[in-house]
Amino acid sequence: MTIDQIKENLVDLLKKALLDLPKDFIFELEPPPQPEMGDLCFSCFKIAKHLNQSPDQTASDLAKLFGTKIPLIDLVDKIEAKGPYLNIFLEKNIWFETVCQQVLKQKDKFGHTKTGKGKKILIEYSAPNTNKPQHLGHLRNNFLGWTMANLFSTTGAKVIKANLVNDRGVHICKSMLAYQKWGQGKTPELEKIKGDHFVGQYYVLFEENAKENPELLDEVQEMLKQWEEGNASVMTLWQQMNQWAINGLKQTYEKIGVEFDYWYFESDIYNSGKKIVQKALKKKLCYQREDKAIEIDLTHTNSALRMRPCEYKKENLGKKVLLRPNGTSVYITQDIGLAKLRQDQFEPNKAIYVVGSEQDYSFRVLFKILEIFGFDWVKSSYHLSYGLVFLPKGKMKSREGEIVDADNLINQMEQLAKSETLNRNPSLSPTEVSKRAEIISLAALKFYLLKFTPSQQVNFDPQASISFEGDSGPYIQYTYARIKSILKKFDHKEKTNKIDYSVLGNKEETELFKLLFIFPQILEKSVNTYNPSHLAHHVLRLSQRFNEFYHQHRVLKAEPKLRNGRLKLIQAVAEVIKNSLHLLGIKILEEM
RNA sequence: GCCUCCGUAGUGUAAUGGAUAACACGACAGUCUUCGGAACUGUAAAUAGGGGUUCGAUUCCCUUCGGAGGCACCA
Repeated sequence: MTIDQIKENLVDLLKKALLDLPKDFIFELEPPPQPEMGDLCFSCFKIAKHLNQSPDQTASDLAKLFGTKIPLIDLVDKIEAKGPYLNIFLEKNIWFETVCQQVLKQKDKFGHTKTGKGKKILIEYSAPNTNKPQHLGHLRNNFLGWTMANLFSTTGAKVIKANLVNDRGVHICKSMLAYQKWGQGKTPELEKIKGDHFVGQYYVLFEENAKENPELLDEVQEMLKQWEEGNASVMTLWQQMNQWAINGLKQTYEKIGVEFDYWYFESDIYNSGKKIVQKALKKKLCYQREDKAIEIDLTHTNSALRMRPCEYKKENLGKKVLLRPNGTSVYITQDIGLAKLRQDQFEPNKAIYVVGSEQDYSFRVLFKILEIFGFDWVKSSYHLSYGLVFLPKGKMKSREGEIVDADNLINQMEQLAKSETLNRNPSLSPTEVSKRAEIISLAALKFYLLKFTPSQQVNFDPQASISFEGDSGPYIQYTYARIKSILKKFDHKEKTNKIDYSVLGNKEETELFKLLFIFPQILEKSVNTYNPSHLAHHVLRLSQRFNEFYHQHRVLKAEPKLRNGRLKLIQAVAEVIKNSLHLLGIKILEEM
């Protein structure tokens, strides 16, 4: 027996009572809000409407059939009507055994599907600039991208993680010019500063000076021109500074445990897209203005493109220039080119862009243009838009230095975790404290950022936002370590071959089984809605339920039959916590 | 001005066209001879205002108020 088979059996049973069903009816079985109400429930609203009855009436009529005209199956203890709901009480012995065995047998594959088998999914995220270090907003992007990649992997799809590095343009030249003027030949190595921070200092320096000396902006434009012409000294400087910046960025990625399969650099591809626009012009999909600029008219368009889970109906996206009068490309040209490039290179079944909500409009434009240009594959593109991260003062602005720097934040959190760990375990060796503090602090940070629905904006208060208690990553890690501690204390030489699950079934145990039972559908929901927060909340809830259980019931001191059953249960809980955290990019600790 | 998104306890976040709106922080009151207190129990506390659709709306529609983002031949 499997969890899916349990569901199928229940649906078959219900179908016997429901001879007249609406077309394409989908049976939804979910745990009721209160434990006393049963293990699963079936709501009668839609059936009632179809039968033109009141839902309460339908539920009570149906309930009467079960156990009389329609015999119950072994799996089902009883079915009760309560208001408009049919509450199903399962035979716990079968149910618990099925759940436990499936979790422990499938281990880290529990809850995975095969819906994406044979498919390729491209997910592009992070997109750093090489003129400054990453900030808190980038962290949100990185964690979201990484977790979504993991989540899509659970469908059996091949996931390709791509990073597009923004390494050219005016802003890059700003830090270059500042270094050229005031750098005095310093290097990150000599100054002992992380490369991206080193370069970032010159970006800030430029902005400070440019306020009083606007002519610096002309110099930047001149430098950009020289860069595009391939001026040797400018290129040397550019390569040097980019290398510094990228080295720094890579250190941060390694620290936070984020990886990419493929790196794109804008400097390589910023001209791509020109040919596509020229072709489109020949096909009259766009037009040339009197001043020779090529433009596309998106004033009257209809769209059903999925930018978000909702669909847009009518759009007026305005007119967009695709090539400047002098023939040079604009940002959107490059995006068009890159989209095509990626499509040709990987031929993904789905392409996901993890980019902040401030670019919602840009993506609507991009997807619309690709659609008009006849690229059918754009229909499987998706902009995973996420809300900006705000500080109490407002939006983070890197030019003014009002940001939460990612590396600094991580370091601060780590220090905090160190003192917390040491407080709780005074005898621990310094290396062990450091090791644990790193894992705990990253868990706190990742869980904090992933528990938000992506579209929700985050208001980050550095003083108050992240804690190691309550609704937090470390709380979940602690729960895991606690279970592990119990399991370690148990002498596994004792034979526990035959588990009698009928001894389990108190309120706390049953609640745990319910959460394990619905884990696969939570996972699926997170994938389908591009929203890891469902998984984050579920694993938090599972941890809370375990701790409630822990405080009310003994495992090791229970009589052997009961103890053995509970051991299996908590093993399964630990497994699901571990897997969930892994998907969220959070490491576990056996002890903490 | 136009477009998009968002207003849920003191605070930060969940949830859903349907059962008593959940969780955490903070406050207050407890658990403490404990399989690890980064824990657990309890109390007070919320769907911005006004209309509409519906048997039923916090959810969908309209509107007022408030917040954010966008509307470049910048990236």
